[in-house]
Amino acid sequence: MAHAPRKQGRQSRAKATEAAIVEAAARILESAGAAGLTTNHIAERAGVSIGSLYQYFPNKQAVIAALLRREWAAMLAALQAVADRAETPQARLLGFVEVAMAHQFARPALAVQLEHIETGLDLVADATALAHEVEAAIAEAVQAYRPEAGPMAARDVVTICRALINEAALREDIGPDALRPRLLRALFGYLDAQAPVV
Amino acid sequence: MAHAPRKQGRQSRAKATEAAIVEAAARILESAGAAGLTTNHIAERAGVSIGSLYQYFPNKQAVIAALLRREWAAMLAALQAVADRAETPQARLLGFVEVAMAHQFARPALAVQLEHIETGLDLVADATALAHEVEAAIAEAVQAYRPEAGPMAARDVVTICRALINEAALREDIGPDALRPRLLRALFGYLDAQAPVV
DNA sequence: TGAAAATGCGAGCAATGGCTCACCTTCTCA
DNA sequence: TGAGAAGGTGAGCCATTGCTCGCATTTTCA
Repeated sequence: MAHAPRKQGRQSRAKATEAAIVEAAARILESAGAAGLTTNHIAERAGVSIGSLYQYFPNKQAVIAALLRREWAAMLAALQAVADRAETPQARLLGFVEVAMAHQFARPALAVQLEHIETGLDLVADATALAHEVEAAIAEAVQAYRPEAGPMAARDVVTICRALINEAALREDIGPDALRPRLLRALFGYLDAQAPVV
Repeated sequence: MAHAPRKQGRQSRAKATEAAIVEAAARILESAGAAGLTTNHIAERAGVSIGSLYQYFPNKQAVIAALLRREWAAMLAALQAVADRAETPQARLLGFVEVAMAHQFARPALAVQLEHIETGLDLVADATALAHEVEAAIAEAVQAYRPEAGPMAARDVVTICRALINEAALREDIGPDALRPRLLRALFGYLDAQAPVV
């Protein structure tokens, strides 16, 4: 029988429990990877019984979706804060790069695991929407910097930056300061190249 | 009890069975992803019993390792063929780009799945060695093109190209010809940028 | 040609993981 | 203050998965 997952908790306990479950999932992903992410394990780490877990989430996927939502929302908020403050297109791009680096270096293992999970999962519409908003914000910034850039340029820029940041965040010997020049080189190397923008 | 996996098969049947198992694993990865890659499923798809599978491979990981070995070896051979023919450093780099695109577009889903698996697995030394050889060949080509490039440059170039090719190979509407200009823009944008090579 | 070696088989075991259900505890508010 | 609602519990079901073991079939070669 399918669960009717408990409605939005009215008591503050409920919110705390739900958040604890999501955070437990995050911590397990960091320490044990996707393979160790079992519902029993999540509940245990959250200091909660499995029964409780299934009162807040209809299934395991929903827990992951909630975590993705949390992360994307944080990222989006940070991007928007920067976008509001930036005065030139270039400043905005630079700000975005800082946001992306900060996000990834804050919890590198988590970010990487989530990215892996994301590509192998049919996401809940809700979480996908946030991801799309993030991409749209970046695409807009790229467009502002290089008005003649095609739609592929933004995707490429995201792909390139994401890959470089991921790679760096996983090596403990490389911090944001060591990464920044290489990242900017790749980013503006692509955007400012002589060849016509694709 | 641990298996003593059967020695190198002497009969040609043996070779065929082993190859069938590895190829079955590849096909399952393509169609169902890592989640569908079970030993029972592999055996069934290979037209072989699980018993046979475990006579050639001590465990599931070994099957994956064999597949990785197969793919890395093919890639390395292709790279070396190009390197032997190329007359200038730039030609070598361009050739490498073609090899990488060809490899990825040949079996896009497989390449992506293997990459995911690779980052979450302690590889058998044997397979890692091949991967390192591939990286070394690329690093050498980068060094030849840009002698003043630091050790990070090669890594960055690999990271960038891999990410762009991956991304493109997964979208059905983008072929090698649509990708090539963007890829070259990113590659030489990075390598030829004004800023000092990192 | 026949026996030993090589190869192949598949039921089924032990472990694991997602999830349910019947029940208990804490909170709220008339 | 007490009854119902909200929140919490955990043994255990069922399906799946990695893998073993005893045995059958095929190949090789003296």
